[in-house]
Amino acid sequence: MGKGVVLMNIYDELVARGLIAQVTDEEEIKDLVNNGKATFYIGFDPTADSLHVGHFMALSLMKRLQMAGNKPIVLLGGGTGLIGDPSGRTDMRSMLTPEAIQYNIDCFKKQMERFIEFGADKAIMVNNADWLAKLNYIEMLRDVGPHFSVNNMLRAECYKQRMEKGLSFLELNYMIMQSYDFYYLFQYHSCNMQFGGDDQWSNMLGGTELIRRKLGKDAYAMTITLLLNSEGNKMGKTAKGAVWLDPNKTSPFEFFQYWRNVGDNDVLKCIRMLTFLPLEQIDDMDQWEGSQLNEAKEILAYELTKLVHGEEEAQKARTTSLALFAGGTDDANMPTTEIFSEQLTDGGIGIIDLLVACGLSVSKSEARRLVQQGGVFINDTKVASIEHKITLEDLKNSVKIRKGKKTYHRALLK
RNA sequence: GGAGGGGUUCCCGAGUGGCCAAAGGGAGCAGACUGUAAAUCUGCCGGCGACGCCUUCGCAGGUUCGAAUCCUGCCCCCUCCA
Repeated sequence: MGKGVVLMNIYDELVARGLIAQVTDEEEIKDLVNNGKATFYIGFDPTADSLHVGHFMALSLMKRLQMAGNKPIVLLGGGTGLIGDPSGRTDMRSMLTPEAIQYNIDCFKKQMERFIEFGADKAIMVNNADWLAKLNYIEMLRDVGPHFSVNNMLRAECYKQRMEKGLSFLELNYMIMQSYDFYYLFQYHSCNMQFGGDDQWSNMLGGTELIRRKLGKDAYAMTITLLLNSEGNKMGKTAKGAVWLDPNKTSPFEFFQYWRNVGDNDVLKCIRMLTFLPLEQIDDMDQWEGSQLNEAKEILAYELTKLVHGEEEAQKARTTSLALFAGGTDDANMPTTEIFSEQLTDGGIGIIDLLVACGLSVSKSEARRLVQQGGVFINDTKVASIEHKITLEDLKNSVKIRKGKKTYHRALLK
């Protein structure tokens, strides 16, 4: 990463990037992390079949620390996933079946291997189901139960939102399970630190506390800042859901576009927190204003797409983006839907059906509205009527559909 | 277990027999403006073969010409008492 610039220690770099939210003991953590003495873990609960941006941040942190000589442990929550973390939520998570959890874990593993180097002296991956699932209820209660104050637990920030809507005993136990994980890893994997999103703070403190009470030893915790936009909403979410790292769920092009479209006020923060660009370079961009920020957005989008999907995909996404929005010519990589000849009637397909077939509209009503409001273009020509038909010939060459200002799609005959 | 309150369209939240596909806000979508930004303004915002029809107000039944609104049973949540 650094190009012969002054080498900053990792802790200071994390601070400079705005990544650190809370730490239990700054001096001690600095010492461990800067000198490659940390063996740290980050937990990932398998709540979906793909990682998302929040996970990406955690993995990036892991990578940064790994590059600084520390040893990462990826903890997959095969056990905690069965319970469901209530932190910061207003409603209960839907309970996942063990099968779904296993499937999600497999998906996570594949994606993680692209970011983190696993191996004997590198990073290791563990699954907390391996020890949590075996626990005996009575033994467990007697073992760790006395060390948790329910009074304190209920006061924890992460449960605040749930005190009004209701918190089940199942979920209350999540903190104990996570604490137990840390306690376990501390003993069996010499894990002395836990990192995680800031919403995990209380859960993490539970672990350090348990280790101190049970073993009389110190362990440390550090949280990373949650990525919020200037309005205070979590980034990496769209109306349709999360921005996924799985290219089948969020294509590299869509992924690129998401970052290309962040608000002015959020670009630099994102570059600083999410990319591996040297801080000096980022500081220069800090002066940019107005439309110049578009350049920063392109850098952000390119860098992130490269990290997540590889250089080739990043370039393709950028080329397509430039073609679509900045007068370039190669728009080959826009999302494409193949139309089957069975879908044609009278040698063509109606614009309404086409919009639905391409997933640009969820219903025909919506598609009609789009056309009526003048928001649909075929090959850069506004569609004037909901009766408009796209002919077989057009489809053979493929047609470019534009919905609104920013959504492009291609349709061609299979 | 007892007493009270509550479950409404993506979210919040009005509605307590017909004027309700259901106020208002938010989110979202489209249009104008612009820099593929923000803010602002305008329109849309259950579905469909669409001046009509169908599905929706926790679930299942019932009363009624007619129910989100009334009755019965069930499920879930909150508060207080145990």
